[in-house]
Amino acid sequence: MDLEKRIQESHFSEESYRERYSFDPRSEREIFVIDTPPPYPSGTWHIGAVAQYSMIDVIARSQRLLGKEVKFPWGVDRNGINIEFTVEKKTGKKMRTFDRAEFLDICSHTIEEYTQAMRKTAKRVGLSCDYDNEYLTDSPEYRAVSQAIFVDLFKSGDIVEDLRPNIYDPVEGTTIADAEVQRIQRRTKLCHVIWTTEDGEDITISTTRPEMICACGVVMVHPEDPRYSHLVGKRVNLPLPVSERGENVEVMAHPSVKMDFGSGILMVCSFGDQNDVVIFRELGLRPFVAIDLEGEMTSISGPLRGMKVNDARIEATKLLQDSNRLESTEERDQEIPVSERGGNPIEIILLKEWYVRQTHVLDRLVDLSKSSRFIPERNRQYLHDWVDGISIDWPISRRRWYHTEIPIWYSEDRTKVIVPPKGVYVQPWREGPPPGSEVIDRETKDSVGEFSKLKGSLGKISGEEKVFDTWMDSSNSNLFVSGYLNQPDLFDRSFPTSIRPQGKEIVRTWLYYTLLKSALLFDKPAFQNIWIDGLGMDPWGRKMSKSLGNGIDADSVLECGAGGRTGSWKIKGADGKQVILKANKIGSECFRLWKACDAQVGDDFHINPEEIETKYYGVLTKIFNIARFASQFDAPKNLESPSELEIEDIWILAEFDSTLSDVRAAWEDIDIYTAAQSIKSFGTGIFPSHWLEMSKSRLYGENKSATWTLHRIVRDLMSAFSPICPFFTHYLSTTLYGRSSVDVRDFPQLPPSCGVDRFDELRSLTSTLEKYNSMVWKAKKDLGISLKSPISGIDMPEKLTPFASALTQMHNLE
RNA sequence: GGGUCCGUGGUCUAGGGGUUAUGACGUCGCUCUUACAAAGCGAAGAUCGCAGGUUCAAUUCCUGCCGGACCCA
Repeated sequence: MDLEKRIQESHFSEESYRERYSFDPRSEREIFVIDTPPPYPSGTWHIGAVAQYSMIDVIARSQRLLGKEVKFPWGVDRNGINIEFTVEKKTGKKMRTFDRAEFLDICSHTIEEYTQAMRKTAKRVGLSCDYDNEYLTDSPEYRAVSQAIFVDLFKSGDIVEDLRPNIYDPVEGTTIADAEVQRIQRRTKLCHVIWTTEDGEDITISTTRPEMICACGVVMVHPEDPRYSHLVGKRVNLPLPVSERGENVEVMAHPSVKMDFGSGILMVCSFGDQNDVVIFRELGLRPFVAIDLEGEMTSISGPLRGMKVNDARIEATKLLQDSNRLESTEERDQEIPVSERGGNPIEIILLKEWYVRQTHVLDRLVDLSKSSRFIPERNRQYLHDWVDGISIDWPISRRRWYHTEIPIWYSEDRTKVIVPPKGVYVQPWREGPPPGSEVIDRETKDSVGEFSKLKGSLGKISGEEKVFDTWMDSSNSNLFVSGYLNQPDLFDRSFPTSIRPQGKEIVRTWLYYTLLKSALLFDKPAFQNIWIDGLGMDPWGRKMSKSLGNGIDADSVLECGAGGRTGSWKIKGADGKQVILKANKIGSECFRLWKACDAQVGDDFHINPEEIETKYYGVLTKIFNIARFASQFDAPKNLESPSELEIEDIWILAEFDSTLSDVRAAWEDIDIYTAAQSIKSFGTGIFPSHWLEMSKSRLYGENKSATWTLHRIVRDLMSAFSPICPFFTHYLSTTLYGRSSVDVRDFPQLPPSCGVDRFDELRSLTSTLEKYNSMVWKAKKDLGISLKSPISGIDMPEKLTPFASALTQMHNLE
């Protein structure tokens, strides 16, 4: 372990690091750009995410091994509401009580600390990223790209501003997108409220939101409900006082009403929930604004005016009760929508926001995505599921601060807007348009002319205060790392981006929005490959979360064993009891090997440090010992071509050749699991157990054929294995052969002089050979004698005659 | 309620219309054999979720059900 750490430290500090892992855009090699997910620095890094990143590194290293010019960028996503929350919590003050510039300053200082810690962990797990060219999504360079894309889409009409019902988090005071809404279970009170029709008939309507009665636009029943068909077309009176609107509404029939819910009569309010929005739009009803930006009831709610929504609900219930309008109430479980980041119940509010139009391009987007390969293929479904559910445009403006600003200014009469030139980062809330800005007609999107010339005619201009949804930034990551706007030559060669690796939980956000951008901007697919992994779960298959107390810190696993420290984790088990997991040695190499071997990409995986150690530390020890054994024998100077090979050596080379071609195919296919399994089974199975045992006496006798074979295989095995365990193989290959396996840029291939023409013939003997060896071992076991004791009376199959002398030596046959 | 995916020894996992279903961990037994006891070798352990159907043949394909995960209403 300490050895591992020393190797790592020297590895990253060496000048050779840059040479090894930096990216040369002028290279003749095939370019392979990885759209590394820029992690969001938040203090602790989820162990499951770190495991995923280590596999992305395996992809990067394996593509280098195949001779490609790999760009493996290191980016950090720093925009967003998370850091704002952190600062609010630290200072105990809400964002809006700060001066805006001061608040941004505190945010950027705070996030810097987390950024450093994250980079350290990234190095600890061995990510061979280009750290020198780190990008930050809150840097002027990155934000300038986001803003330029906004301007392009605005001019092309794909970004529009409009007054529409929006999902709104009243506590944080900002609009959010569909993708940011989560559902939680909550007990709520269902009120059965008595309403009276114009004829004086009492009817019961069930609702969980009596405070929304003031926003009711229509009451509906199912068209085939015989109980209520006589009501259709009648008007009913609202059971609570309202102002500035009519006091009764019409009853209509609509098939979406659930006859068995409550009384079977439904009140539809403007923006009670998303279904209401659909109905209002469908019926062309005039919406009533019941809740304002502060989450308080508006004047239409009469006596509830000025109350927070929750208080208003209680008050409404009380008022209904007092006027004998409340038939009964019942407690029931309900799923309510809350904002993902703030966890606050959301409201739907009419707001003027900016939107990226998306509904018109969904079919095309799915069509384009067909030319991207999904790994695994079945995870393509996550994208389809999400796209199928999209019915409205994407609202991209947010009323927050630590985000990229919307790059727009308005003329005094609001009929014109000013946009900055490409490549300049602007902050309209505190500065005017820079040189080169352009004036555009707000309606027609036609260019009116240069800002510098029209300045005088625009009156007092004002900058937009709103910012972008962070996904508006992160969905440009592939464009940014492929050189969009900044390196056009590179961009031509490297787009669509070679691979997007990510977790399945952000298909609906990061992946979807990125594909949307490519569809709108270029009408092209964004990626050649889309690698979608599952989530890291606790040892019992549950999500890791703070509330469950089952989280495992990444650093504790990676540092486990270093400096004599052992690891122990207290975790709440499946039955709610504390379980203590212990491990002595894990570290990055063992951790990576575990993830590579233990689960196929795409499935959720269970993380149990104890299991990681018991299952995979032994594999490393085994391979380490093989290398140590090999080091006793001087490596031949010429490992490129053998002089003369004996039959058992040609045999193992045939087996090795087959392993190499499996591994190569797997690396080409971005199939980490198969590559890892092939290497592991050859390296811990047939090679040491059968060939090594068979060849020991020849090796001790300095047999040239056996020595060449041993070293050639160990050397090439290290190369093939280096993507998974880079430090381990780096150390062994450097010690043994003076050249690091992480520097290999051509996948190893055996020379024809290895007896290639006899490979197939010899490989067909493998299973006979294995069975024969097992048989002898079992025979000795049955006799209760040790493996080195002589044994007689064993028949050797005729097929194995060529191996007779080797086998006789190996088993001490008499 | 709708959709998608998944269900293989105690645990995790590979595979896939056709002899005795892959591997690992764990278990049991033996062995300190000049790389390796943090190991090796050997053994036991699965009616491939359940019920039907297609087929000469199903664990694999189809349908239904049960259980789990995720998404959507």
